[in-house]
Amino acid sequence: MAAEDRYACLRLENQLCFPLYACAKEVVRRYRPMLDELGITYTQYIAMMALWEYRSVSVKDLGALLCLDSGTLTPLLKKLEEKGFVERSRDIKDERVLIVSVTDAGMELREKALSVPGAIASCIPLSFEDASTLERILRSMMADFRKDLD
Amino acid sequence: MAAEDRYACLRLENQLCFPLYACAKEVVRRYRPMLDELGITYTQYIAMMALWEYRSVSVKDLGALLCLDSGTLTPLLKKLEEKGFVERSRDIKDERVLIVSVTDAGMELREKALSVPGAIASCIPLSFEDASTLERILRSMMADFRKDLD
DNA sequence: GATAATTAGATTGCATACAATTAAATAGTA
DNA sequence: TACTATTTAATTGTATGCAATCTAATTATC
Repeated sequence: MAAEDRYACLRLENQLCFPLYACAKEVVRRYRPMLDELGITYTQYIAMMALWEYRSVSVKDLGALLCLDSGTLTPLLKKLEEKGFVERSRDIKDERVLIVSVTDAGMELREKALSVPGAIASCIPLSFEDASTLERILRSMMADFRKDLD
Repeated sequence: MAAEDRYACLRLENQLCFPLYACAKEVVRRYRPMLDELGITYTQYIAMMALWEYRSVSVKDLGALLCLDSGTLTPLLKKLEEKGFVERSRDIKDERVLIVSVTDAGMELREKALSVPGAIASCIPLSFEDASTLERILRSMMADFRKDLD
């Protein structure tokens, strides 16, 4: 009590952002063994998710989808290309744009990935109710963050 | 509809972990300008929080508090030492243990940091209610994660 | 007391993250 | 058309993160 209370807002246990930061890292860590079997990392996995869905996306659009910039995406996409899961080529209509497309091998990876979501769900300790509350809150945060960009 | 539904679980918009990952990064990004004024990064900030509270902690205990391993902490603590905010010394009773202690300059930094939590709260789009629900869920996840370590 | 097992940090290697800068291509405008 | 501004990736530099490995110190066991 007393004087020390002035610093209560700086205690780890009173932070909201710290558990957010720590949980996010722990979840990514739990993906690792499953994704190791696919030969990709978590960041590469979400990039593949976008590509499985859209097949062909520009680096810019991919960055907007994944909230990642070119400094992260450029080397990551080169690695996915080396592994044979994506192809990179310039847009003929606008040479500034680099189009990333999923390859056949990339689409085959999707089959192997089908078991990942279920496996992850079973090792993340959340009730159905909390999981959906969490998702609602985080998605609304993300939407507001995107608004801030104007 | 139809056949494509098989892959619904692999769509970005059906993920819970992705918004968790993206929100955590965005929040850290929003800390940056404020922490720049203190001359530290977010990870260094949470390390200082632990030190402001406990004054003196072993690297092992700090790792447990922050959910970080020595591969991350060793270089980070050396940077904090270079900046003059902490001191590192071996435990006399057990030379394997490295004790990290906050310096006077480190304690002075606490004063400057007092404004950070309020500033962050105002740029994170959450109602009071959602913030407390989010914190409850994330803390219960963290507690369960720690249990898994036995 | 010598040896084996364990523990605590440090180191290494790889993969992000991201701000800031650069380079190339395109669009806008006088 | 020439020139400027904007846009898109790539590059550079700094700071994590973390698995795996290594080293030194301590503990346990014989």
